Amino acid sequence: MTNQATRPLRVDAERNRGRIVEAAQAAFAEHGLDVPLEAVAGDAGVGIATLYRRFPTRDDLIAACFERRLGEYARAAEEALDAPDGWTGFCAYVSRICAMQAADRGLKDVLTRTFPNATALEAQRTLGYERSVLVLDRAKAEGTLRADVVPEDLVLLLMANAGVVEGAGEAAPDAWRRFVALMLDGFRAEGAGPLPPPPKPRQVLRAMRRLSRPTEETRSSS
Amino acid sequence: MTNQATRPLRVDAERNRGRIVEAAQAAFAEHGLDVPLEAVAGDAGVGIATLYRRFPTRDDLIAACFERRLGEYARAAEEALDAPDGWTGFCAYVSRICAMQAADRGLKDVLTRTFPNATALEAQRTLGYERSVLVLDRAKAEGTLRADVVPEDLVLLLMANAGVVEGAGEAAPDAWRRFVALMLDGFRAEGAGPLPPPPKPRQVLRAMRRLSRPTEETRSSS
DNA sequence: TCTCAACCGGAGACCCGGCTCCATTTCCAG
DNA sequence: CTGGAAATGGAGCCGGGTCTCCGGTTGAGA
Repeated sequence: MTNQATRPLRVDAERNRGRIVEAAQAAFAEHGLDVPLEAVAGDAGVGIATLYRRFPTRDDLIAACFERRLGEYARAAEEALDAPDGWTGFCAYVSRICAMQAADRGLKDVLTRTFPNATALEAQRTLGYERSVLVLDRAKAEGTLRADVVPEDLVLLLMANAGVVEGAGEAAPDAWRRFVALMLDGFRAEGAGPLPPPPKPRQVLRAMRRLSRPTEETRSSS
Repeated sequence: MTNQATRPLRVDAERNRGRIVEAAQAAFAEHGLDVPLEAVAGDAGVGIATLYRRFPTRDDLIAACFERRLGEYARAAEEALDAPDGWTGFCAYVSRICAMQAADRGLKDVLTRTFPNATALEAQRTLGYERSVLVLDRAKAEGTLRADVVPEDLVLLLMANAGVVEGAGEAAPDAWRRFVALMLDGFRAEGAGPLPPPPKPRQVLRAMRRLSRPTEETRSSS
């Protein structure tokens, strides 16, 4: 899929590719991942065929658009580790990634999906995941974050926040902040009640894949 | 839209109407509100025209299907008031409505939308809303529920839970339980931190309406 | 039993978005 | 300058969903 290195693109082709990604980024942010590709091509000022030639599947385009954004996601965890204490780091991290979701309708979904054959993008996600574990562990060790929290809970949080963002929309664009604050109080160790068992990592993985686009694997792997 | 009283339906027509609602209920529960109406007609064993004759718009059909279910929603609040104390009542109420969302993909969305011209259905929703306020007030007066909670927070919770249910899907069908438990700990008065301001009731109303059907606005392209 | 308004079903028009084929244009190496 | 590979764009096909038109059917009152 993502083999840019194989052969250099002709300069005009490269320029068009850039325009497409740029247009797609804007379109995904505003209208979500399901935006018609014809519209993206139109915004980019290229024909629909050009878009398909460069990005055979929608996922390819998504991957190209969000690789960088997902880097920011990983970086958020990293910066959380610089915070003076574990709890404020954790809070800052959660707020930050939820804010990212709220600001980009496309990212909102990308963060709770998985794209099996977009290796670069998944690498970023994995990086973010690993660092988030450190954020969690630090705050747990400190005793401020409840001990029974697991990394999967962050995915749950992201899914929940996506629901709030989706539901509140333009009408209440800051609603997610209140939701997150409420949620953070739920994550505090102090006065924490018992919790039902978390989903297995495998289940979460499957859920994130299941959420992927409808068409089953009828595609010949290039 | 709901003018059954005008003239009694012929018996065969009435029978078909019943079949359609029955089929639609099942279809909405399993596939969500966007299920193709042709499929519903097929399941009901009637022609597509018959469905459209009886329910000119999708919302009419939705209203017919969920009027009763929404009654159950109102009843949940009522029963919560019978609980021994405010906090357990509140917890039971929240768990119950979230469970309803998880069990019915259609209801999941109906609870966070509004259908302006389905009066009977909206009446049920209003009833449920009013009673939920009592549930909240009782628990707040008791001092177990944080004092800064407002009814709009319940809508936020419902939207968030919808996100979890949607995201986790079949792969982790019980994930919402954990989410709700976490959330409930966030609602406890004990050790509650400050909260950003809640959305205005008006905003929530608008959001719930906005989520309704797609009378698309401008298609913005540059 | 007869009659006709009420009812039925499905063919098909329409709209949309995904995706492809191919005649034409553009870049650039020789 | 020129040939041809690379790149282009849009016409057009497909599938799926909504909704309507209309000829045929049926139930219930007379």
